[in-house]
This record gives sequence, C-alpha cells and structure tokens, in this order.
Amino acid sequence: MGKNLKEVGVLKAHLARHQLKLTRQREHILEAFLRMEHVTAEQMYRHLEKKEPHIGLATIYRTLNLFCEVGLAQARHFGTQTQYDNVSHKGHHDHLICTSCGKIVEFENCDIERLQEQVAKKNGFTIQTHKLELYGLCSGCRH
Amino acid sequence: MGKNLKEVGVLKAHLARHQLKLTRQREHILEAFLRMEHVTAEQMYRHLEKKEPHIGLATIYRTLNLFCEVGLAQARHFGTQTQYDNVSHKGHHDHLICTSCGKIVEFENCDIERLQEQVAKKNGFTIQTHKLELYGLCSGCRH
DNA sequence: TGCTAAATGAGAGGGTGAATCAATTTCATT
DNA sequence: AATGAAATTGATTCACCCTCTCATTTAGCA
Repeated sequence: MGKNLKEVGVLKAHLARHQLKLTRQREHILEAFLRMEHVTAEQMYRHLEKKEPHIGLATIYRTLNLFCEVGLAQARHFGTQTQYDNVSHKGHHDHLICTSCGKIVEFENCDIERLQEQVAKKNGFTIQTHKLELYGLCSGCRH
Repeated sequence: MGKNLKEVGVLKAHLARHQLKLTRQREHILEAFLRMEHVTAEQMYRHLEKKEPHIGLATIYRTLNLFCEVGLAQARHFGTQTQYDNVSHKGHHDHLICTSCGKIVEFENCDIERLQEQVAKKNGFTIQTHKLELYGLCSGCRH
C-alpha cells in the first residue's frame, strides 16, 4: 500500500474510536478502493471476485458506506446506481457528463469552490463536501 | 391556468408534432405541476388523489418523463428518489443540504453558472443542465 | 486460550420506476 | 355526430438496487 498509509490510518483510527474491527474484507476492499477514482458496489464486487471469491455484496455496500462515514469516500447517485468516489485520490473533482454517449470528464475549479463557500457562509452553513455535475453534449455528440 | 399559457402551448405543440394526445390526465398533471417548484411522482400521485382519485402512478411517471422530453421538467436523482423540477417556474436552483438535520436551502448563483459555462466550453461541452449540491452543517447543527 | 461483541454472507425484503396488456379514450376523418 | 385506428390509461407484474435479517464466523481484549 505504501503511500496510502494516511488513509489506512484514518480508517484504523475511526474503527478504534467506535469499537469496530479491522477485518480481512475491509482491508481488501480498502486496498482496492484506494487504487480507484470511483466504483459502484457491483463493480467492486466483480473486481474482488478474482482474488477474494467469497466477499458478499452486502459487505461491499456496508464497507463502502463505512468509507463514506469516515470521509474516505463520497457517494453519488448516478443514473440508477450509486457511485463511490475516492476522495483522497486526487482531491475533490467534479464531473462533466455527456447525456448522449455517457462520456465523463473530471475537472476541478477553485473559483467555483470559492463561490460555493461564499454561498454557504451567507446561509450560515459550513460545507463538508459538495457535488457538482454538468450535463450536456460533448463535442463528438453535438452532431 | 392563465399565465402558464406558454407552457401549455409548448406541450400541445410537442404532442401535435409527435402524434400524441392531450388527455384529461395530462392536463391535470400539467396544471398541478406548473404550480410547483419540484415534485416526486409519489408526491404528485398523492396530491392529485384529492381531486382525481383514479390517476395511476404509472401515468404520473410517464407524464413527468414526457414533461422532461418536452423541456418543461428536469429530473434529478435526489437521495433514492427522482425529483422532477419545474424548469419554467423560476429558473434553475441549487441546494444547500444539512448533513445533520436534513434541512434544505435553495439558492441561485449566476457567477457560479457563468464559471460552469467556461469549464464546459474549455472541454468542448454544451451544457444542458446541471446539479450542484453543497453538503454541510447548518447554523443550528454546528454545536 | 476464551469470551464477547462485531462482522460476515446468503438470502429475503422493500422501495422506486419501468414494462405489460386489456380496456378506454382521443381525434382526424367521414 | 359517428366511426375507427392509434394512443393512453390503470392495475398489475416485473426488474433492479440496496438494505435488513439472522445464524455463523471472526477480531481483539483479558
């Protein structure tokens, strides 16, 4: 795992603080998750099938939701499924999504984030995370 | 309906162009929808129950999806349900959501929207719609 | 090592939205 | 106004995603 020591530490601290346990399954799911940008539970299930055939789908869901509580992941409802984004992977990023071909482009924009802070402050909120998705047509699909 | 003549006209034009029919149910659903900011199919179902007891839930779904095709509505996956936003009502609005008490505050910010356009342009996209949700703690929940 | 509480896995359950299909309704054409 | 083809409806079933249940297993502490 090497450079993901920080994230592993965050999880272990949370587990210890809440009398939860570090299981073989949680370790495997975390290890795989930290290598990814985002996954659905179903994708993770099939990904792990190769090496750890007997991790149940329910455990995947439970663990990914746990990662969300810890702050390592962020759930996004995408179409009918839930995507779990790896927050630590490379900071927070938002998405441009083509409504025609489904292509997804990730982006980051500090100016937008600064304005978001302003809006939140004006309404008495302290932002923890955010979700921004822009839907439209990519250059290829704009006929 | 009075001042919603424009929206009614948009729907009728679409129906005529596609050999679709203007039914009693579609009229009732449209009339109710134009008075609302956003609804779920379930909410609309219960809302209409009072006056038109026999509109089926399937018809509500079909009609709200029709409104999306026409451009009167916009579907957003919000939590586990789909919200249908009334596009014509007062432009697009985004949400501040308290992760502790669930309170939702709507806002609108032209500066953010302008930056979104820039980002899209830079990536060759033409924006059709967007979704922006800011999650955090409201003033009451920030202990 | 033994104990207790937490976690797991397999399957059932629940909720949302779409598909099915016989019966009904719209509406262009008489 | 009546006709009839095509669209729509509503009750139900179906499909999918995710959570819950519970008997069994496992982690972690003494």
